[in-house]
Amino acid sequence: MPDAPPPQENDLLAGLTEPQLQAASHVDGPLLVLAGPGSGKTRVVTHRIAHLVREVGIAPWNVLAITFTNKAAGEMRDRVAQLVSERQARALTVATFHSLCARLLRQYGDRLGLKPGYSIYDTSDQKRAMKQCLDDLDINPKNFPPAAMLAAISNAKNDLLSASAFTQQASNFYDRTVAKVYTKYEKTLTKNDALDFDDLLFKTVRLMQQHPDALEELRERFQYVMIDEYQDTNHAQFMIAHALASGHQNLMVTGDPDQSIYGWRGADITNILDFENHFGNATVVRLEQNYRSTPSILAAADTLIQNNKGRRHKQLWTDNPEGDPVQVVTCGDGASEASWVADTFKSLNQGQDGQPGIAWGQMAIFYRMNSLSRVMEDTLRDAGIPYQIARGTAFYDRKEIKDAVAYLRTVANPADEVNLLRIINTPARGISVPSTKHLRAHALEHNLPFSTVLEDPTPVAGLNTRAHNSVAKFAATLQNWRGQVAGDTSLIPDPTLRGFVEDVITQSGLEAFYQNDTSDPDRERLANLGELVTSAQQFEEDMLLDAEREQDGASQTLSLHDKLLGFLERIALVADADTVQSDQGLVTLMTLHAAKGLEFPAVALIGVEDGLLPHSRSSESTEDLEEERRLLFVGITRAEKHLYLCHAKYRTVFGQSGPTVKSRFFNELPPDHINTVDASDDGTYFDPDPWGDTPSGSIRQPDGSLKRRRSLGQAQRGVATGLAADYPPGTIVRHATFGLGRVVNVATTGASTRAKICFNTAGNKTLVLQYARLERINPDGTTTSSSDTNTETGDDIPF
DNA sequence: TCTATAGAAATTTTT
DNA sequence: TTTCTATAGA
Repeated sequence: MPDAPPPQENDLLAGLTEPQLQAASHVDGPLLVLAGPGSGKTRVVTHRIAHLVREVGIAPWNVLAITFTNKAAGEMRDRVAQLVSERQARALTVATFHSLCARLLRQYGDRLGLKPGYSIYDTSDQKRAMKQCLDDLDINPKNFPPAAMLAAISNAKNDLLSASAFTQQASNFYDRTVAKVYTKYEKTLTKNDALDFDDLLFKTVRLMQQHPDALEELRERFQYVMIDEYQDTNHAQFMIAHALASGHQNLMVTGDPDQSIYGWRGADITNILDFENHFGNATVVRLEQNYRSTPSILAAADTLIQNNKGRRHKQLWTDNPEGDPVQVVTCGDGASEASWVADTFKSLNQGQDGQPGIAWGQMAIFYRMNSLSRVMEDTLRDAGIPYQIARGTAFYDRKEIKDAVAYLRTVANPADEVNLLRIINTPARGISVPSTKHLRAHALEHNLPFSTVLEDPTPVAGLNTRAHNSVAKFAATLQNWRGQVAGDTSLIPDPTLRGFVEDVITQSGLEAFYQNDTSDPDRERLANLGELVTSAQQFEEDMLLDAEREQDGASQTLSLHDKLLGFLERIALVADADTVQSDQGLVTLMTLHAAKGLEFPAVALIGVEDGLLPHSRSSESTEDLEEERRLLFVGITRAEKHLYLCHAKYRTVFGQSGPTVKSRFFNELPPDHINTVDASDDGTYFDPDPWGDTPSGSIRQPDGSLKRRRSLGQAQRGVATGLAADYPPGTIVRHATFGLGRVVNVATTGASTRAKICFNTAGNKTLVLQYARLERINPDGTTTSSSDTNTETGDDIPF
């Protein structure tokens, strides 16, 4: 039961409402805080930490707080620092699940046979490893796409199903193949001393299960555990939380079931819903008063989310003054939608009727898909509006950066074949694909690590002199770098991470290559590599600063090895939201997923259309649809004062333009709080039935001609039904590029349904139905798109 | 052995 | 529109 706050605590807990106070002053035992949007949840958590440290006398290093992003972790630490001393705040452990696990596995990994220099594989590393596995197993990636294999494996890992456990329960052909692939993939990662994202969690659970002494140490260390955004934890994270709390039971979780938006990633909403069952003696606090949004915005969110079945009722309310109604904006197309938002933000920025303007940094634009940011970006740039895009990985996804990082990884982890193979001939140094095959074959045959073979390529059969020399030279370069990292100061007296990264970029030949790259006249890629050097330097400075603070001034020198591992870990675990800078005076563009936990005075949501929100790939099952609704709920509730929900009548997606259907969620908003704006200019379009599902599919061109087009909504809705049944053999179809053809057969292999079609002009083609955008030709000669028969979702009612 | 080119396929959300 | 893959040519 919560302690009544002693009078002297008033300064710390003053200003908290009754329920906030109850949560913030709670000391021992399990605590569930069900926090509606904008209900002061972060305040409660930070004040509780401060209360524990300052008033209860808990040592800060005994406190563990888990947040959803690294940025949120940093902010939480900063906010606690304002309530306790800077030094105490430093001693707290505030991290994401993934970075906490990465750290624990460096510390305890030897118990699982894991070296401290292990690699963390991102999605593209995983894909490379997977392609290698499929190749080794002689499995056709057309039938078993790497991405689908990885998704299945990821799901298994999130449920803590090992490869052998998965194999045991695999019952059909497909699952048995996945099991084979999973087993091979695990073998590959182990051989490479590599973990994927899911492994970070999975291996930590394993560590706790198999090494009670380690778990005991961790329990001793983390006596007070807090987990934010608990509604988005998966089973593995649940197990970690419970393992840590199973002794002392001091587990505080905060979250909102209505904001669970990561179900597709394995998040299990029942973790939060069943918290009281897991802990019979749990204290439950509800934070339902909203301090963020106007009543209209809150009403919109609340009315919308009521449409989700099987959720706990929550009474959201606010004392905030009435503001403008929520604006539902109809635009002509994506470009005009973007300019409407830009114009509106401009006038908000200038301020109207004597009202002060809103700073650019107080405005945000959200979308369901990253690809929607492009038009918006161009428009903002042209309009001279400063903006930033939250895409943490974008920088590190660049080819030149990936290459440079692959060099660093190869240095840190000699076993990492995936990264080694990436750069063994990048830039070209005369080690061809056949040559690497010979090297690999030799390694396999003599059961040697690939890196050992590189160092002595003489006995490898099939290598010509040139390849042999190149390999030897390359191996020597690698050796030299590893020597530097291992601390051989005879090589470099005072090694900095910055200097090392620079050396690698130069000595690898990357610098020279991009210096002379004719396809990049502006030397942009070279500049990016420079940017990587800068970020290494930045990281180094931060790390030294942290170390100094921890050591209380006594500057302890960090080894290049530690700095390199830290840098690589940071690169691997950046989140999109991590790159958002506040107070930079920039309009923020981000996906709805990245927007979680943030708030802005003015918010515009673009692309609120069926097929985009809800997304076509997520509108099949009720669960998926409800998650899409929660996604919109999250978006709406980020807004404080001004909210614009925009959709366009026509949208260009992947270079194909077509009419759209406005989001069905518009029907679920409260009319009283909505103001509709028609900002579309219909002049150029022939638009017989803009909102119905009539498949006119025709667009009047500017020159007056009619052009037949497939709508985005139609094409994607067609996906929803069992397509195989819609295309029996013999069906005549039209393909955008191949023209007319006859369906020979349809088969579902692996994850996709493919149709073999004999085209009149293009011959036989096998196409994935899901993407082929086929048009079916009816026996009477009329053209019908596949979705016309799909009445299930064709009942759009004009808003 | 490497590179240029053309053609075809693939498009959610992310640690 | 972008990205990957296959293939031919240097």
